[in-house]
Amino acid sequence: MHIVNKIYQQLLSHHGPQHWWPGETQFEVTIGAILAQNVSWTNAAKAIENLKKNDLLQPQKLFKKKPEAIAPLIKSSGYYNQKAAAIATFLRWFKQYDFSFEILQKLPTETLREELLALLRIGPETADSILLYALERKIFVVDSYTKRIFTRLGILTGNEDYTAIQKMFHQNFEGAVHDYNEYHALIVKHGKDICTKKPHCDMCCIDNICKTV
DNA sequence: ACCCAGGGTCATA
DNA sequence: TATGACCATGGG
Repeated sequence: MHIVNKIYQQLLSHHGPQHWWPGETQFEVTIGAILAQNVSWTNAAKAIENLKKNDLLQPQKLFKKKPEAIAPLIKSSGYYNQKAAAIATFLRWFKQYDFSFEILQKLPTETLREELLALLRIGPETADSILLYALERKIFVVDSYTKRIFTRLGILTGNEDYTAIQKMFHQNFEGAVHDYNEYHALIVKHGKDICTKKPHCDMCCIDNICKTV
């Protein structure tokens, strides 16, 4: 049994299920993944609510809007010009699949991942968030919390890139899609509450290993 | 006033 | 390949 499985269990018992992603539809989750880039979830959520309020949280309707029209609606999420362009680019791609998640589901995960990564401002974390949380593929989402927590635990050196970290989890974590979902959410929760950016880690719940690092 | 938040891209050395 | 600059709002 690899250590990453044990850590998952400990995070789960300490923090409880996080129930991500809070989106009501696959499209909402996908747009949320873009809007949440490097910004607090509350800021992203406001932008989503604003789109919903304007009845634009549907691919066919949002596709008709120019980026300049989308930008002011998502102001609260920050980087609104870039994110508006990213959304427009995604929709242009999604149109090829008839704006249908049913059709997307027929494609293999690797194909989807490559196509998402080719889109404007969809990097590895956003692509993997869409794959896991919107399309329910068994993909581990790596983020800065993952790197910090597992480096402090001594499981990573801190020099690994995104791909190497993801590979480590894919090779060792024995969980179903639901567990991949919870694991990432639990890491975010743990990174915000306990294993914070500050160079100490009070009241650590993971084997008491990262107490003082 | 500063730091941080569910990143990605591009120019430079 | 590895930093640094830039994008930008809102809460602590």
